[in-house]
Amino acid sequence: MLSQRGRYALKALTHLARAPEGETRQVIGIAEAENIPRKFLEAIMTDLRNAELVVGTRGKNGGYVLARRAETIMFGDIIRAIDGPLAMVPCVSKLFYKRCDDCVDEDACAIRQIMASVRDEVSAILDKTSLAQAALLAAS
Amino acid sequence: MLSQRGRYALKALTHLARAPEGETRQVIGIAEAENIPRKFLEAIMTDLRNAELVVGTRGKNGGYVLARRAETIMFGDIIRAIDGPLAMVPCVSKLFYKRCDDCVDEDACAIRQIMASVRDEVSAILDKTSLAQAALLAAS
DNA sequence: CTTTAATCCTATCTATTTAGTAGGAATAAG
DNA sequence: CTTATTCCTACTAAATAGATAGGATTAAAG
Repeated sequence: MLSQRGRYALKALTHLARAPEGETRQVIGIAEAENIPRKFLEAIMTDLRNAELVVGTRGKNGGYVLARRAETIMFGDIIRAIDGPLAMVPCVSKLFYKRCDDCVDEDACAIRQIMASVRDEVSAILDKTSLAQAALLAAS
Repeated sequence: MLSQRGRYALKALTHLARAPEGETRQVIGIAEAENIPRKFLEAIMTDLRNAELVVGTRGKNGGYVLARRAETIMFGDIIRAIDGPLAMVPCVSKLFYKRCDDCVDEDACAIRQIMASVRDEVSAILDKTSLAQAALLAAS
């Protein structure tokens, strides 16, 4: 399961993706619209900024904008930034690869082979679905 | 990601699935073969017994056997028993459904629609892959 | 009936992660 | 100078993860 943070991040970013390109949105507005605790969302936006998915500007009339065009920000990017690997086991993750410490023979591991195919299917969806597509899907 | 428990459970059960049908295997043997801490594996086997995936018999020459034929025990069953839902968000889980408490309109939620397709793909693999298939895949 | 080998049960421990909250500093517009 | 925003630091409480310890229970075999 995604963490609450991850789910909130997706919601906040789809919210941003629905704003006219380049227009800033404030945390408080997003928080209210999406039912996210304000201070918590602030923390999440910081993570998203560090992940370079979002750009924040301070001061009056400040707020957040997507760091790139919504077409180029994929669900996979967001989830990885907040919750880590898409893969169910570390040894099949492409971007967070780590050998299982109890592993005897990685190539002979049945679980690994099955989990690799899961990872591929998940990635086929999440790395090909952009915020732009999500923004069109339905108006929340 | 799966928890360590979940991964160990899969390993232990594939190990059992490779034993001749009906033959018991002891925790200590599995633990050594699969590099799992013995006491921890004991606790996991208890979970699997409670989930009725495995039957334990006590006393000398005791041990564990699969509760059903390996063809009928799916990866999805095991993961759900140990780690919970396959779905990435509670509101698309079929067996653990729960509405997101911050949700405004479930049907209009873009994230939900995308995550539903992920869930379907994951389930298409994990609920169709049995221990029997895994046991054949490779000898660990 | 005693030994031995196994599961089973209860309890405990430590570290990490999760889901926040609090309070204020920095910045920028008007 | 006021106001509205992000940004930064720190803190907390609860749950989860990943075990470990010690012994009770059961059953086979001698």
